[in-house]
Amino acid sequence: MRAYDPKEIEPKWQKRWIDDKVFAAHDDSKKEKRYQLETFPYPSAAGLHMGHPKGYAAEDIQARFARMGGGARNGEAAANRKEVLYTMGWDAFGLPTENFAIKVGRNPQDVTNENTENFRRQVRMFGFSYDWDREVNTSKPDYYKWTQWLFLQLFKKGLAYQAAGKVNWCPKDQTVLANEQVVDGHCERCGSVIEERDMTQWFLRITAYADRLLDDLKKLDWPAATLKRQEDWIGRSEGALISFATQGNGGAAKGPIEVFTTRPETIFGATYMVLAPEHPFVASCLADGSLTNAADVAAYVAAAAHKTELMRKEDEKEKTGVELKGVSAVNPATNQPIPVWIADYVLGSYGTGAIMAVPAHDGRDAAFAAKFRLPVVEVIEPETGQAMPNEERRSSIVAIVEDREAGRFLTLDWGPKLGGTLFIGGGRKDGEDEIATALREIKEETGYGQLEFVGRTGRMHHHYFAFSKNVARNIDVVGLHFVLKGREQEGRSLEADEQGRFSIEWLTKEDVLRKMEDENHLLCFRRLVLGEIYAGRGILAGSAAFTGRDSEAAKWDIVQAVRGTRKTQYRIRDWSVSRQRYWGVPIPIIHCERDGAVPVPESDLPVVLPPIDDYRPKGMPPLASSPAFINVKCPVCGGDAKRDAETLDTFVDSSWYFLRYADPRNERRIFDPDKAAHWLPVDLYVIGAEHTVLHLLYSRFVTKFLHDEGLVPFDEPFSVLRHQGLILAADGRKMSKSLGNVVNPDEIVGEFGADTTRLYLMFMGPFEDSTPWDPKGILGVERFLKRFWNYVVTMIGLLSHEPHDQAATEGPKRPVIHKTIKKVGEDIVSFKFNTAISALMIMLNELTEMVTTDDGEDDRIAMTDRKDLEAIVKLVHPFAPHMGQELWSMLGHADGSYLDFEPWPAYDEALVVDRTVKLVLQVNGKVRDTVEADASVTEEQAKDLALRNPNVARAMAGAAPKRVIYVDKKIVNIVI
RNA sequence: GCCCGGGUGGCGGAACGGUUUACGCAGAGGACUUAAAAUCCUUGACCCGCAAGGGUUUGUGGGUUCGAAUCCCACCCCGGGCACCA
Repeated sequence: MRAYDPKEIEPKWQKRWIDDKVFAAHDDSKKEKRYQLETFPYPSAAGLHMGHPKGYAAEDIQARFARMGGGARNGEAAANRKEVLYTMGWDAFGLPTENFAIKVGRNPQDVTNENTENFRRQVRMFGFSYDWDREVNTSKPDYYKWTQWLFLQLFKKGLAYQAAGKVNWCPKDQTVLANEQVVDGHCERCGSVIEERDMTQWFLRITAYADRLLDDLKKLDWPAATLKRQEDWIGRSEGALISFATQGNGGAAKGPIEVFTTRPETIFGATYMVLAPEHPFVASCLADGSLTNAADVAAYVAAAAHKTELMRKEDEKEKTGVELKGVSAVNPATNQPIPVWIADYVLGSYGTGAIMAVPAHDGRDAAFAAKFRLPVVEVIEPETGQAMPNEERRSSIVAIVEDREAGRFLTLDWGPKLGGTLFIGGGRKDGEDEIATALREIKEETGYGQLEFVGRTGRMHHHYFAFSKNVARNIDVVGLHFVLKGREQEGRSLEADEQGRFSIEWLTKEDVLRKMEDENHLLCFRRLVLGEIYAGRGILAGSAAFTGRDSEAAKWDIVQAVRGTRKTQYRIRDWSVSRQRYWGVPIPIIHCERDGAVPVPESDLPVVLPPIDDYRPKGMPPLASSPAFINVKCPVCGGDAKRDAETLDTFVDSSWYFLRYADPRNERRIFDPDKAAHWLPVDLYVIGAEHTVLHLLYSRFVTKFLHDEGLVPFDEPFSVLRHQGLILAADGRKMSKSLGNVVNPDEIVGEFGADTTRLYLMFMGPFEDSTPWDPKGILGVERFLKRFWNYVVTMIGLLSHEPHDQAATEGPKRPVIHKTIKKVGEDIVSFKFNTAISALMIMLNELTEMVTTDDGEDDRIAMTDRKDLEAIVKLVHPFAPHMGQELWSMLGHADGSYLDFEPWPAYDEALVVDRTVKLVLQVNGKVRDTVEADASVTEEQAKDLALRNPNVARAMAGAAPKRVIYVDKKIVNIVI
C-alpha cells in the first residue's frame, strides 16, 4: 500500500493550484460572492511566525468550505457554492525594515524584496487557496500611487491638515516615533527616554467621523470586546460648556473661561477652577502682570511643559498645582468668587483645557482639594432604595464604631429577615443632636460608652421597608464615625422588640464589605472609612432654586440657568500621519512660499520614493537631504518650491488595502467602483486581538470617507470579524527570539508537512484562545492523518477488487458519517475547529474499530463503500487540503477535478439520531445507574425501568418517591 | 484604580441547566520485533473497598433548582487592555 508522504503530494498540489489558477476569483461569476480578507503580513526579516498560519489556516478552511457550498441548509450545498475572493499581500513599508537595513548597511528596498520573497515562499508552503494574481504590495509605486491619491482627496475635503502637535522624539535615533514604538516611555529600539516635542505634523481629521464611527458599531458582527474598545477609544461624553467670568486685581474684569463638564448639576459645589498649564488664560495673566505669584506660576508652567509621559506616570498621580494669585473667577450659579488654579491633571488637549472643580463629587478634585486645603461643598445628597407609597418620614443616624487596635468594626447581625448585618442605627428624638443620638443608640444596644467622634457624612436619603414595624420609610440619614476608646460594656438597655433579635459582631473591613447588604449602611462605610467620595445621583442640596430636586432631572435646567450649552466631547484625537523617516509613502504635497501647501497634481502621481545615499535619521527626514527630490516648481505659480520630505504612517497604507484587492491592477483609478461594490464589504476578517483599535478604526474611517465621496455604496468595510488567539511557546510564555523559544514554521512543515501543521494549529484549542505549542501534541494529529490516509487507501484497494453496486447507493451508509457531516459543518460555521477535528477523529476511530465478522474473524474493514469514502474525504479536505485532493484523485476523479468545487456532503437526519439511548437513573440528583433503552422509550417505560433498577432501589432504601423528574430520553430523577 | 477575558485530570482541552473530564498529548501494561522506531490492543481524576459498590471533585464561600462546571451574589488568583478624558 502507498504510504502517506506529504513531501511528495504537497508541493505537487501547491504548484498545480497556482499554475492552473484554480483559486482565481472571477468578477463575473454567477455564484454568490464571498470575500475573505486575510491580515496581510508585515514581511519582517524574522520570517513567518506560527501565529500567521494559525489565522490563515482558519480562513482557508472557511474559504474552501464556502467554495464547496458548506454552511447551507442540509442538502443544498451544490446551489450554495460561493465564488470566493481570498487573497494575500504585503504591508511592506515600515520602520523595522528601515532600521534593520540601516543596521546591516543595506537598502531598505532590497531588504524588503528579500523578506517578501521569503514570506511568499513560507506562505505558499502551507497551500492556502489564494488568488495570487491579486497580490498587492504597499511599497510598490502602483499601490502607493493610490495611497497618495487618497491622501489628496482627504486634503481637498479639509480632512488632511497640518498643525503643531506633540510628538515622541527619540534623542538617540534623532527621529519621531509612532506611539506604538514607544514602550513605557522608552524607545522600543534603543531604550532611550522619549522626549515630547512640538512639531508641525500632518493630521487626518478622524474626529469629524467620531459619531458615525461610534454609532455604526452596532451594524457589525464583531467580538463584543473589540466593539467595546472601539467605543472606549472614541470616548463620547455628553456634557455642557459653561462660561466662568474672571476678574483681576481690584475687580478688573478679564476674559471669561469656558469649561466642559459632564456633571453640570454639581455646579453649586464648584469651589475652585483648574486650568491646564498650557491654557492661554495663564499666558495672558503672565503677560499682563495680574499675578502676584507670577514667578511660581511661570516655573510650574515650564516644568509641566518639560514633563514627559514617563515622568507623569512616575508621579503616581500625586496632584500638583499652583494657584493663580491675583485673579479669581465667579461661579455663575452661586455668583461667588472662586480661586483659579493650574494643574497638570487637567489636560490641555481635552475639552476646553479648563474645569470647574467639584471636590465633593469628583475623586480627582477631592484629592486636589485635600492636598491644597480647598473648600468642599456637598450639593448632592445620595438617595438609595426604592421610593414607595405612604412612606413614613424619619431622621436617623448610622453609627460606625471602629476598634482601631483590632482593625474591626462593630456590627449587629439581625438575621436574614431583618436586614442581616448592619451598623448601629436609630431614629432621632426631638431636640436631640445626631451625635447624642448615636451615642445613646450605641450604649443601648451594645453597652459601649467610651467613644471618640471622628467624622460624619452629609445628609443622605434612604427608602426601605421596616419589617419589624411593618411600615415603609423615607429617612434622612447621617453617617457618623466613632473610634472605640475603651472596651468596657455597661448599661445596655434594649427595647422590647429588640431583645434577642440580634448578635454583636466585630468585623474586619473585608468582612464588612462581604457581608453587609444594606445599600445605605454600605455607603456610609465607603465614605467614612474608605474615604470614597459620592459621585452618583441624588437629591440636590445648597443649589438655590434647584434644591430638593433630583440631580439627574435638574441637570439641563441648571445648564440653562447658567447660560451654558450642551456639548458632546470625544476622547479620540485626530490621526497623526507624518513620519520623519524614509521607508514609507512620500506625502504628495509641495510647499511653496507663495501658495503654501499645494497638492501634487494627480497626473504627476505617484511621487516616487527615490533611492538615497544615507537613510539614517539625523533630526530631519532623510528625504530632506536629497536635493533632486526636494526641489521642485510650484504647480500653482511655477516658482521654486520644496516637496514635503515626510512619509505617511504605514497605517495609512493598510487602511484601504482591502479595497484594492477588488481591482488590484487598475492603473487608472484606485479601484473600479463596480468591482468594489461587487466584492465588498468583507464577509470574514480574521485578525489578531492586538488590532482592536488602530487599524480597524482607520479602515472604517477611510471607508466612510470613500462612501461620502461616492466611490463605494457601503460605509463599513468588515461585516464579520473574528480574532485569533496567540500561539505561545511550550513554556506558556510568548514566543520571542530573546527567550529562544520560537517555533520555526519552516522546520515544522519540513518535518510534518503542511496538512499536519495546519491541522495541529486548528486542534490546539479554541481558535480565539491563546494556547501553548506542544511539540508532542502535533504527533497526535499526524497519527490521525496517517491513519485516515491508510484507511481510505486500503478501502480504495478493496473497492477496486469487488466493485459494489455504486449506482444503487444514494449517499453514505454509515450513521457515524452522517453525524460527522452535521457536526463538522456546524463547527466550521461557528469557528470551533478543534471540536470539528475531534469529531473527525471519533469518526475514524469508529470506522476502523475491530469488528467480529460472521465467520468469527476479527476484522477492521467495516462495510464502507465509495459514497462513504467520498464523503469523508470531503470532510477532511478543508482542514488537510493536500491530502483531500490527493485522495480525491485516487478515488478515480479525473485530472483537473478539484475537490474544492464539489458540493459539501449532505446527511440523513434519520441516521443522525441514535437508535438506542442511555438513560441516566438518579435518586435525589445523584447518579445511581445508567441503562440502555430503545430510542422510542416513553416516559412511563423509563420511569418503570428506573423504579425496578436494583441500584436505584438500594439508594431509595424503601422510601416512597415524592416526585419523579423525567428529561426526555436522558434522565430519570427520583426525588424521595 | 477602572474595563474586558479566564480558572475543569499530570498537560492542551470537551461539556455551557441533565452521567464532569469527549478528542488528543504524556504515563502504565501488553502484542509484533533479535532490538529499537513505527504500528496495534488494554488502561486511565482522587479517596475507601478483594469486589459489588460508596464517598469526594470543575479557584473559594454562599444562593436558586429535583439536578449547577453551566444561572445569581460575594471573594481570591491569572492573562490582556486603558490609565488623571472632567
